[in-house]
This record gives sequence, C-alpha cells and structure tokens, in this order.
Amino acid sequence: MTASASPIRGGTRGSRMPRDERRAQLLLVAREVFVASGYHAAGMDDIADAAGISKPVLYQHFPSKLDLYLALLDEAIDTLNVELERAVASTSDNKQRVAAATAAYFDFVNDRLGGFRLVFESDLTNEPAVRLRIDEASDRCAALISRVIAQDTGLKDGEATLLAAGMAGLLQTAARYWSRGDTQVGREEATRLISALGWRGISSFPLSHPPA
Amino acid sequence: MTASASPIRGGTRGSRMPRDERRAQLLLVAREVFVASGYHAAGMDDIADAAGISKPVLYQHFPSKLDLYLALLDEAIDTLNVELERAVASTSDNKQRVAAATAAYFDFVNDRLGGFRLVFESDLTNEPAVRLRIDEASDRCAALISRVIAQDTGLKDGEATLLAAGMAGLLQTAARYWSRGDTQVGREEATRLISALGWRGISSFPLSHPPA
DNA sequence: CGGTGAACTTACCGGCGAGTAGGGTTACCT
DNA sequence: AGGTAACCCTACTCGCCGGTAAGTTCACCG
Repeated sequence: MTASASPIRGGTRGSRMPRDERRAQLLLVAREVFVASGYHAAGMDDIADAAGISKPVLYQHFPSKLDLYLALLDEAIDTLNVELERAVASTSDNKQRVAAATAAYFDFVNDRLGGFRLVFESDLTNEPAVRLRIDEASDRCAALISRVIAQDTGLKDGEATLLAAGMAGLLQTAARYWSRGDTQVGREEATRLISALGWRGISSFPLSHPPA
Repeated sequence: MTASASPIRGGTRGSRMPRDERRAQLLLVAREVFVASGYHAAGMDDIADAAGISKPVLYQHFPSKLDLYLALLDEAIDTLNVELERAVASTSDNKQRVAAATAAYFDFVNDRLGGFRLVFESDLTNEPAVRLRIDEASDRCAALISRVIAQDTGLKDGEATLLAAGMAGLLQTAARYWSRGDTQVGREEATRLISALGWRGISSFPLSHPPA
C-alpha cells in the first residue's frame, strides 16, 4: 500500500522536506488554521496535524505559539501596508487615490489567504505584542491617508490624522461588511459607493471648517 | 481588628448580601475585570476575588463563564443601541442626526464602564453566540443609519445599508482612535470634524450616482 | 432557643493544551 | 559501506482554569 496524498501542498504525510521548504509550508498551514479558528481555539496539535507532521517539528521551526502567530501577523500587516501604499502612490489625483485605497481594502479583505482576519479580527488583542503591532499598523495606514488629507485640505496634523483614522475605519468596516456577502451589491458597485462616500466626505473640506 | 473596607462598592469581604444585590455587584465587578483583561485572560477566580467572594458563589448566580460574559455583552450592546436610537430620533434634520450619532459613539466609547471594549474589542469572536450578537448589533446600528440614508438619498436598500455599515465603522473607529488620547484634538473639535466628514459624505449623494 | 434555609467557604477534580525528553529513520557525503 | 547530521515521531510532563462536592456560618422565624 503506497502512500496516497496530494503531492503539491498540505498533507503528504511522511515526506521529508528541506528546512526552508518545511518552514514555508508550516507558515501557510498555520495561517489557515489561525484564520479559521482564531488564536485561542487553534491548537498546536491542530496545526501540526494539518501540516501532516508532529508537534516537535513545529517547535523546531518556531519557539512558541505566540512567535508563530506574530510571524503571520507581521506578514499580513505588511501586505496591507504595501497594498495601501501602492494605492496612494498609484496616482496624483486625490479622487483616484481614494478609489484606489478603497480597492486596496476590498482586495485585502477578499484575499483568499484571509490575512485580514489576523489584523482586524484578532482574538489576542490583550497580548501587548499583538496590540502594539495592530495599533502601529492602523497608525501607519492613518498616516498614509493623513498626508493626502493634510495636503488637500490644509488641516492641522492632529485633525488630519483623526479624519484619516476615521477614513481607514470606514474603508475597513465597509469592506468587511461587504465580504460577509449579506448584500446584493456587487463588488464594482460597492467600491464605487464607498469610494464616493469617502471622497465626498474629504474633498469638500474647506481650509478652515465652518461654524455650527 | 474590625474590618476596614469601602462600604459602598467592591471589597467588603465577609459581608453577606441579599441575592439581587449580590448579583448586581457581581455584574459590575465582572465587567471591570473583563474590560481590563478580556475574556480569556480573565479568570473566574479573578472575578470572585475582585468581588470579595469565592468562586462557588459566582456559580450560584451564573451557570458558566460564558453566560456571565454574554449577560454583560448584551447589556453593553443594548446601551449602544439605545443611545444611537435616541440620537437618530432626537431631531428630524439629517445633518443634526449625523452630529447626534457621532456624539453617541463618542459617548459610548468614552463611558467609564468601558462597555465598548466588550462589543468592539471582544476576544471571543469565534464563539458563535458572541459573533451572532456582535453582528446583530452592527446590523442594527447600520439599519438605523440606513433608514435615514435611504430616505435622504433614495438609494436602494442594499446600497444604503452598505453605506450605513461604512458610516458606523467610521464613527466607531474615529471615536476609538480619539479615546486613545494620542491626539491633541479636543472632544468638541473631534466630534465636529468627524460629523462633518460623515455628513458631507452622505448629504451630497445624488439620487443616482454619476458615472466614473 | 432550637431549627431551617440561604449564603458562603475550603479543598478538590478533571481536562486540555503548550511545550519537552529521548529515541528512531532517512538522506547525503566521503 | 559506513558515519553523521538533520529530520521526524511517540509518549510524556506539568501548570492552568473552569467547574463541583461537601461541609460551615449567619439571619431569621416560630
């Protein structure tokens, strides 16, 4: 009875691998498990099983569960930041920038790998290391948006950053809501609506806001 | 050596209490602990200790840790919904409505009791019961806002709800960001800015959105 | 004053899951 | 072939924490 297994990815129990390859596979599998179950519900046994190896092997690659999780978290955060950065840099027209940023969030949330669950729906936010990273990630996103706002509206830095944080929240929440699929609105339409909402909100900001 | 204790709330170890009063105290103390540590890090022993009683007493009032948590969660969600509903009903001018809704979120997030941490920063979102409640809460908020949007802009229901979900995210995220206190902007100013952002975003929505 | 029940306590159980000890097996190089 | 190092497994420890059994003290009533 020879081993029957998917040769490409996942199981293949019994197949040895060079260190780097194994590590890469473990990261992939671990992300799937964490994304599916969250940090607490996911067991190291689960991850090992899903990867077709045993627990000690896992610990030869990552010193602890937390470290493994942080590695994945960093990866996901980096993806978001890069995508958003590229969106902002993709044009110099601010209206288009908003549209691109919106698309970036929708992309991120719609990614098959589900990295956004690690960033936006983590269940380990009380761990200082996690909290720090997530806060920093939000701040970095806000800073990116903030620069555009400040340049466009001439608002003070603190004010622009507050607005930017709100914008980030708008994009993130809308994208997540849409990805739940409870809506009839198609992706094209959804991004257009949200992008329009954001752009109208920002674009008409005068250099000094009006009285009550 | 007579017992020295704050007579009103908290410790007072050794003091017996009628059932209802005890239950109320436990809810109070438990919320503090959950808010401070999150669900997972908080132990039933911690809660019992903080309340000045022993664990079995806790279990005479709540059948399980989860039940206790859900009770608190429901409470917090209810608070938010009521406040938001009142905000929307407080006026018939939609611009004022946005301002009132913004203020409601800032109130909620700034509440000393910290109930918003249970709703917006829960670390038990993988528990179906929790997920359900939080999703329902979001949906209810979105529905409230959506009705106003639909009435004002004549958008279809799905579209209005998507925008409303985004608006809710905007308010929530901005309020949370502001409450972290990293900003120089005062509360008055912050609510005005965010409210303006939201209102501009929505108000100028035409009945049928323009082409690209 | 004796009894009855509710409030409360100490001290424990049992399971779960992160992390580890120690030994077996395969690939590769000389 | 034979040695060696890396890869991998079975089987365990151990601390933590939700939940409980059984016994104790207080308040109140006839």
